[in-house]
Amino acid sequence: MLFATFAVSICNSCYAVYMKSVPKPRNKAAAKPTINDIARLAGVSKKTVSRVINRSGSLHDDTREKIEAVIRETGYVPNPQARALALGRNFLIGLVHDNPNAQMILNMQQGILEALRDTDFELVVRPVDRSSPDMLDDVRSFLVRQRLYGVILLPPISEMDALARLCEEVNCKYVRMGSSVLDDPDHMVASNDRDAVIEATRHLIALGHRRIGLISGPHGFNSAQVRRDGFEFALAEAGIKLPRSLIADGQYTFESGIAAAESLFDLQPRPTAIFACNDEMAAGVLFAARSRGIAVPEELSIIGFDDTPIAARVWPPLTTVRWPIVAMGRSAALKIIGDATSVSPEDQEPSTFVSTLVRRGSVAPPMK
Amino acid sequence: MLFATFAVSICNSCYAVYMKSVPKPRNKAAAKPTINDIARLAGVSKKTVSRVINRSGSLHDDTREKIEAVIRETGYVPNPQARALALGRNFLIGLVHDNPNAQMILNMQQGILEALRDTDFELVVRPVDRSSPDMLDDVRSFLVRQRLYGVILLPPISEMDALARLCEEVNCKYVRMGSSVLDDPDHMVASNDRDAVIEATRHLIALGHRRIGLISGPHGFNSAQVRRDGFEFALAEAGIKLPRSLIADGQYTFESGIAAAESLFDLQPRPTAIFACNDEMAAGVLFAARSRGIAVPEELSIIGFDDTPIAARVWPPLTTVRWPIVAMGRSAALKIIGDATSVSPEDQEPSTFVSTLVRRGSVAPPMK
DNA sequence: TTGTTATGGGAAACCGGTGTCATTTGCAAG
DNA sequence: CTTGCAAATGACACCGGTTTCCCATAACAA
Repeated sequence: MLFATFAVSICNSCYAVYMKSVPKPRNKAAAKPTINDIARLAGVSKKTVSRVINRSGSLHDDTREKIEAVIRETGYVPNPQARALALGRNFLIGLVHDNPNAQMILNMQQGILEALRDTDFELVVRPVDRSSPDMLDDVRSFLVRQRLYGVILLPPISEMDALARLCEEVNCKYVRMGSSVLDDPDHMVASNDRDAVIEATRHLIALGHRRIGLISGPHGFNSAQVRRDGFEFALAEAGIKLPRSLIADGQYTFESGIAAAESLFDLQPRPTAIFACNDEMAAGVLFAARSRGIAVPEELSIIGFDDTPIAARVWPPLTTVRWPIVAMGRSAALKIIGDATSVSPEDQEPSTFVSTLVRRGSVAPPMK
Repeated sequence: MLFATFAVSICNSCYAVYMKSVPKPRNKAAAKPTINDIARLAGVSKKTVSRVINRSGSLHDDTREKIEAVIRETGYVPNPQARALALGRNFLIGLVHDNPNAQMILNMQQGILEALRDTDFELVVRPVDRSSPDMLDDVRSFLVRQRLYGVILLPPISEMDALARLCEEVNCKYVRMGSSVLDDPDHMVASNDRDAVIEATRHLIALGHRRIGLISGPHGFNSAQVRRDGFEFALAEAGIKLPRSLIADGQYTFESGIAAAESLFDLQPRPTAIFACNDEMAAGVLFAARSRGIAVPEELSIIGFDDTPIAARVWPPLTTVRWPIVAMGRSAALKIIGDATSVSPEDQEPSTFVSTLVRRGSVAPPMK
């Protein structure tokens, strides 16, 4: 109740000044042709023009061609606002995220926008605060008010089932990005993190490492769990025991990586290699090693995850796991707008992508 | 005849697919109250409700209060699509950029979104390709079609006057972000890069450096020019000659930083310090120094610019110049929506922000 | 008391599309 | 030559606001 009042009052103040500040929209200067103009020029009704635009109903070829010619000549483009009003659905795709890695968000945006290019869709970004109790209401009003066509949920909040339910409830298409299979392929795009982690861990083992530390992601994150599982599986597979002390908790942040590394460095004997569940933390490990004078990779091998730009910019450059974020973003967008653009919905966009190990300079065999 | 029939049947099948794929918009499930509902409940006409919402016209206090009460009870929120149609102007802010630093874009988005939070505005992102001849047309159709309320231009394309003219032409508010004073304060938000560079250079000089290399930004970039100017000014001020060989061209990328550093390292004698015009290139210098075995900061001091996350994550962490991107983004957004939200437009948002030197570990006095 | 303004408030058109439904047209079968 | 049926098309209401214009009422001056 209170919340509603607040919202309304805010809106009112917006509207108020809007009136006094915004120039009159009645601007005949750049008069764009409307559907009525096209109808008149083509000698048909607006509805018929609408049919051409939407490829709906059935029309005579002659009629269609004539109307298409007029549209081409006049450079007519349908008014998105009017369509949004009539359809009760906007041509906007929302990107909802909760402040994970900046580079990841931007790469994702890039992929989504590649898919949206040359369509009528636009991308609207919406960062939210997972820890806020109003988060769900916030997203709900975002979806409902803007009548979003669809929404893409980024990890880690993509793992919240409540959000998916919310989308279904308000009849908004959605795709959840994630690092594992969450549900049906229509609503998810994921990568095979587990396999990639197994590959990375095997790589360390093959080089002779036996005391390998893990810096995990925060509890409750699906991606953190999956990566940890892969790590433990690979060790078990090789018959290597993993004492609890070799697992340090991280928060996916650079600082938490430093702290976790410090705790691992205090062990006797020290691990000869560390797998960090993302690059930020791996960079923290490297940073901590430097400040302790531990040589990398001679005395310590490090593997990260994500292949963010920082992985290639530190010294030595980090061996890490790359997942195709841009391609995944593109796929997610196509899953949402696919119906509206493709003629053959049979061509399903892929739902799972392959992560690969990128070998750089932060890994070497352990010293004798 | 047969052919025609065939063609039509093909088309029809397309239509059929289209029809079945787009969900019917008629969804009464989440029926939001409309202005008509409010009018009926309050026993007045739509127009009177509209007057309350817009605070336009004059109306009796009793009437207003009754309507406001109904609005509060029902939680009514005006439909943005209908308003956009009627007003001929959307409540969307565009962010147009051309692939500069990812972190910068994201920080900018953060600042803008902070300003847009709790307003009716949404942020729509639009990356463009500066090198494409269609760029201007692309932006134009973006602005016109979506009837954007306003647009924020990020550097480097914010330096293009043609874009600003375009915005004026299509009657779209705009703010140009930049590193120098471009034009009137209503349409720009900038930082005092030159002063900051001078401060940074003085810092090196004060420590005793005399052979200081510069890695410039790409030609044609205002920011690159301004930073170089500041650097040269500080040297001249101290009576230090700057041979052309100490200036290496960079492209604001990590790789170009490495290449430029290599060329500077080949000089005899080697510079004892390098100022790189952004952090990416400074990270490249550090990377190149490591691979040559040059100790930083003992044998080489490095200063970067931007204070992106990477500056704090490499070893040693980079001394750099921080400009308040988030605050600048917020200010830019407020400049655009300010009229619509603030009751006192006299409170001008600041147009220039102060960049400051952040001292970290990559700078030391030169060796004897 | 009457004429003249202000002022609050409503009816209807409009913004530019889309949905529903009825109507016309074309063509094959009866 | 109808009849029948499907394709092709149009008339019109509608989406949810805003604007224009006009009226009714109350306040004020003469």
